[in-house]
Amino acid sequence: MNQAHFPITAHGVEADEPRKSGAEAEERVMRLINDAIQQHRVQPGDRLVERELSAGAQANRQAVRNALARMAQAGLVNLTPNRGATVVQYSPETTRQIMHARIVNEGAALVALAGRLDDGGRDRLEGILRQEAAAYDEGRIIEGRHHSRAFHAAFTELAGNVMMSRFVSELIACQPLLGMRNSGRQSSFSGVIAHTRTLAALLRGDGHEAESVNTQLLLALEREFLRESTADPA
Amino acid sequence: MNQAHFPITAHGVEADEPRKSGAEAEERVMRLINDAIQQHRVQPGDRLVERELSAGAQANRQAVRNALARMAQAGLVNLTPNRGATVVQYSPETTRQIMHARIVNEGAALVALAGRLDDGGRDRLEGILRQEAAAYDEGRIIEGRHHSRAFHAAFTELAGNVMMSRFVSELIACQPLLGMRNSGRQSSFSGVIAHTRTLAALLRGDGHEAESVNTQLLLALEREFLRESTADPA
DNA sequence: CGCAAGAACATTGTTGACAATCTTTCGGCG
DNA sequence: CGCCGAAAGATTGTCAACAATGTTCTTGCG
Repeated sequence: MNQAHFPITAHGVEADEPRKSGAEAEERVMRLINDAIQQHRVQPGDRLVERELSAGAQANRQAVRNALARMAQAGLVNLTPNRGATVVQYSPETTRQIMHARIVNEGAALVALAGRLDDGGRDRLEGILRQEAAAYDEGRIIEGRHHSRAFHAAFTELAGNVMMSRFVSELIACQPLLGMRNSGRQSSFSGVIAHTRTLAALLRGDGHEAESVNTQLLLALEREFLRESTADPA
Repeated sequence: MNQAHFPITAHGVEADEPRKSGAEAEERVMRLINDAIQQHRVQPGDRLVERELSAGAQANRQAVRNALARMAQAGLVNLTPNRGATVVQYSPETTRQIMHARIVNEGAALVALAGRLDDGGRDRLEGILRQEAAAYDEGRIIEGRHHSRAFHAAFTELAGNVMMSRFVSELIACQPLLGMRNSGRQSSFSGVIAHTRTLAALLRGDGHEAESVNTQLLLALEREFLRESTADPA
């Protein structure tokens, strides 16, 4: 696979930061990799070399190692002994499984949340939705996607089940790796309309409608991902 | 909390094994802790000292560290900076959340599995169920519980969704920590009857009946856990 | 020219020592 | 007698050197 001539170097980073270690450095490494994935600067299959990450995130190698272990457990990275870490490459079947897991758990969250969404929660969801719509309107697709994921993560978290929230967050985190074969053209798929309908149903207290809308959205997303991965231009 | 005068030492272990490192040692450490939890040799809140685990599992300290990190991410262990690891202590609310997450995901697995359970899967579930029933009949409660968890893990795995299977496995893994306040008396709660009905419904292709039975079982288990944790004899 | 064996290189895995932090103990003071 | 504070001890966190493994390049042979 791709050899990782690393585009992973912080772009506008200030010179010689104190190279802090510990949990902070771990977070930095994970952010570095996640950002690189979301901005399509690394592709599934690319190797993630410890030394490069260490330099790129101003972190100790041990911190890099810990971060990679965590991301491997979260399913974002493939870690094979003595051969290091690579970005995972999801098969169509795994794509379907991820989306089904999301349908089930996000659906349960929406049903649980309907009717007991307080003002704070409503404001939060409306805020994210507004940012998402604005980003898509102005053509900032990647940022729009980010807000879209935040919307799903937010209503799941608001439902109050910590376990399911963590799980869904993990599933959402691997979304940038699902639709990735279309190197050139950016699919302009947007969930703004569905999100608006979901939020309206939530406020109305109609959990099943919210779940249904969300399920349809996720199924459409799944079709999009699978279409992208079969129509490989290379 | 309890100070961990460690009962964590392998009982019938042979002298001076080569103290292997790496993934193998990590597995050993996790087994050591899991066994200690399941056999009630450590309680929620107990500290897990790296040096003791290192000695008990014939493992390097780094391996212990990695194992603890993984178990922390899985939610079995609480890891606070500079103060080490403790066995997690679930609140009643978290107990409810865990059981609800299991209800949702195991239910989805049962619905997906119904009707397309092949002979191999049926044999596997029947085998586990037989072992479970035998263990309870002969009064080996802890082993019975083990097989019971294996049953839930097995039908979830057979459903074929790797993500949901991993998640449910994690949830099941923290079950020994839920019903734990009743130091002395062992609750003889058994899921054998419910499991039998679940399996029958599966073979019949009636996924919703299987889901319903399983949900009722998990709710009963939840009540059992909550009853145990409120009725504290100390 | 193709291919295989081996050396040179690159990368990951492991180990032990040291530093930072927390906990306990002991002594002094009010 | 109780309490505050400092030292001693225990435990975790960090680091860099070393070992083991994998990869690539070169070289010699068929």
